[in-house]
Amino acid sequence: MAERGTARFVTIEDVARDANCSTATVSRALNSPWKVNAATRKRVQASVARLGYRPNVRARLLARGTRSGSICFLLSNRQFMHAFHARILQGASDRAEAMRLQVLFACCNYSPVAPPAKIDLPHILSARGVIDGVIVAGTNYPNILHALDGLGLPYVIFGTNFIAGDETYVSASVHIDDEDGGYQAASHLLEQGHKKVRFIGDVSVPWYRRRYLGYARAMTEAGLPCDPPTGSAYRGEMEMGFSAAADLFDRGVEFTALFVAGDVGAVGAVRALKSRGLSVPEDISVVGFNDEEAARLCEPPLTTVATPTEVVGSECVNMLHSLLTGSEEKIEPVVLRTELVVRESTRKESRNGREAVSITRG
Amino acid sequence: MAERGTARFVTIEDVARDANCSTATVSRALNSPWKVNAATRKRVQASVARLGYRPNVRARLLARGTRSGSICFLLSNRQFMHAFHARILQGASDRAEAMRLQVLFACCNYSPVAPPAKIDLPHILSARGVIDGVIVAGTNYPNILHALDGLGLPYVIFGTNFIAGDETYVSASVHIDDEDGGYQAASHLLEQGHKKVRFIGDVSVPWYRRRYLGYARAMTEAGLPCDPPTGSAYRGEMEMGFSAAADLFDRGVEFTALFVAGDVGAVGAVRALKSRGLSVPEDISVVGFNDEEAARLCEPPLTTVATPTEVVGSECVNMLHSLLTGSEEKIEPVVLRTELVVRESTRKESRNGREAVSITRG
DNA sequence: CTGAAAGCGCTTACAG
DNA sequence: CTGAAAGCGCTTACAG
Repeated sequence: MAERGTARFVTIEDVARDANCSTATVSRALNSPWKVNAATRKRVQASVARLGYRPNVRARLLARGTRSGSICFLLSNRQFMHAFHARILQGASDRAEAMRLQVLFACCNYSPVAPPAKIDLPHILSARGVIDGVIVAGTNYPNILHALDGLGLPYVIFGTNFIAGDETYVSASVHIDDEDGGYQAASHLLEQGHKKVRFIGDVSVPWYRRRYLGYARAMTEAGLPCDPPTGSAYRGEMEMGFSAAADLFDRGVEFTALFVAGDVGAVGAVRALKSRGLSVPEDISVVGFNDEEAARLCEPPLTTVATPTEVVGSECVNMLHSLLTGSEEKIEPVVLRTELVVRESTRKESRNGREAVSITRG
Repeated sequence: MAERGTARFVTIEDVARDANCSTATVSRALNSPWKVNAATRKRVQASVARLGYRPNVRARLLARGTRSGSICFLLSNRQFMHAFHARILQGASDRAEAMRLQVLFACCNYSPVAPPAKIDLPHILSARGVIDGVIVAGTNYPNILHALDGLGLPYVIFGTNFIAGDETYVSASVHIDDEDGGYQAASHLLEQGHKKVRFIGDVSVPWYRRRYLGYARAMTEAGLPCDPPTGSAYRGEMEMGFSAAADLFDRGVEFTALFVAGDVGAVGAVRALKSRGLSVPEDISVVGFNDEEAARLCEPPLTTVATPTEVVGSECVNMLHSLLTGSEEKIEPVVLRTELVVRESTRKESRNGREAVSITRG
């Protein structure tokens, strides 16, 4: 029917006719100009410009039999694309444009226990010749890697949100150094003189667990007791922070600072503290994680650990590219460092433990 | 070199050989099964499964000469993809997957006054045969449409963020009904008994202007004076809300309610009010716009006007699809309605004007 | 219902 | 440096 095809456009033959040479020469003038005589080249270029010729990518790829130049950004198991992944995508997209690669965006949901063959991948991945490789973002499990292997598609995973037994090692992966981030957060608090620092975060989730490990290391190095983590993300991040902080307070636990390993959770914690009559940072210091919008919207603005979100995206593209070109050095996981952003939710602590108690008990 | 081509994969010829028929028959068995005898079809299907044959999309498209099935989601003039556009993309992507379309993501920055030929479009758009059409999201100006016209690419624009003289009418566009949203926000406040309702928003920007118009209409219909808008987005949304609210208060302007036509601005306004010793909603009611994360993080959680963000994305895909298939009815702008979400930043107002004054003046 | 053949628009050895 | 020709892997009139 009224299909808008591409056939009616000007083809390489039109150019050849116009420039008075063969299509082979036109092709060479365009793809390997040094192989053609300057005068002919000029003529071809003029014809190309005059006719407005743009090569048909389909034919070119078919003839070349090479990579398509498109990579897929696959967002898995997300109800909704939060700003965090949006920024990763943005970073990937910018880098890709610079490398003249296209980024295809696709979503996908699957169960952690689904057999690889049963995972419902976007059909774009199973088509041949569309995509060269994929960036596996979102929250993922080992089974999707097997599904991808089955398709023969090279991939790079966003390792931070990859959930697997610790034995699974994927060399083509980009990670955020959560452990060090947790260490930085706790160290900041310790430097401010805090001694009773508690961790809030759901350690059943790997990224929270790593942040906890960093926190624990800092505490231990400082010769301080390292309390167990609290918090469950089951009912959402905000609720996690709120109820964990409220619970700590209500149970009479002593603390002068909180490291809530997620900004939205930290906002919840601040809110809980306020509801108990405490103020931040006067009574309690709070550090968040990620440097999301929530950190800036919070009252007071949150001291937090900024993660290099866009860089995650660009590094994924870089790595996928070396994977595709089979270039020199072997692929190894990239671990990106975080950076502490000091704002207004933390301050020096000079009271001793006893005073801290009386304050926390309100 | 070590280019990972597609040539080594199983082709239609392998299948034909295996199924003992011609490639034409294999093709038919796959694309128009009813045209082939049941027994042969079975045989072909078995071979396809056994060999793991997946058609090469490049060859197929070249042979068919039809659309590629890919559309481009173009994000213009955004430093960073905020959650708002991320959700539009998500909506588009979900709809596209359902329609078996791929969505390519690309960014682009250009000046409103750049001549169309000088706009640096992602090269994917100028390549032939990659993309069938584009969804023009982000903040855009008329010149990009001319650039797109020049490439012969069909497009649908996200009309809400399109900035042009009022004479520019683009039929293939999806809009949010800002005017009605503003009307709903103001009406809600009026129903609560507020009479001194002020508008904050930067009306040099079209979407704020439309929201102001809705507000003004509600005020006028209620026989109330409609004050001029205040606020400049120059230094950011948050700052806009903060300084406009602070200024209103400091100048002694009477008001019991504020409609801040953006959630982040509303958070700023709430903060300004608090800094002047007023509380929300006890002293002043505040309504925001968009129902962003900020609305839920705000203290108190903001009453706001929710915009159908994902639907914008899916409607864009729908419209682009009818554009591409040249289907039946003619394309007309789609206008999406907003919905008031009542939370805790608004409450009944029963004081009279005089009391209101004394309160707002602290 | 099925096959032989032409064609989609390019690229690239292979000869000159 | 340049051209004739084969080929990339499919699809689809055109004859049977």
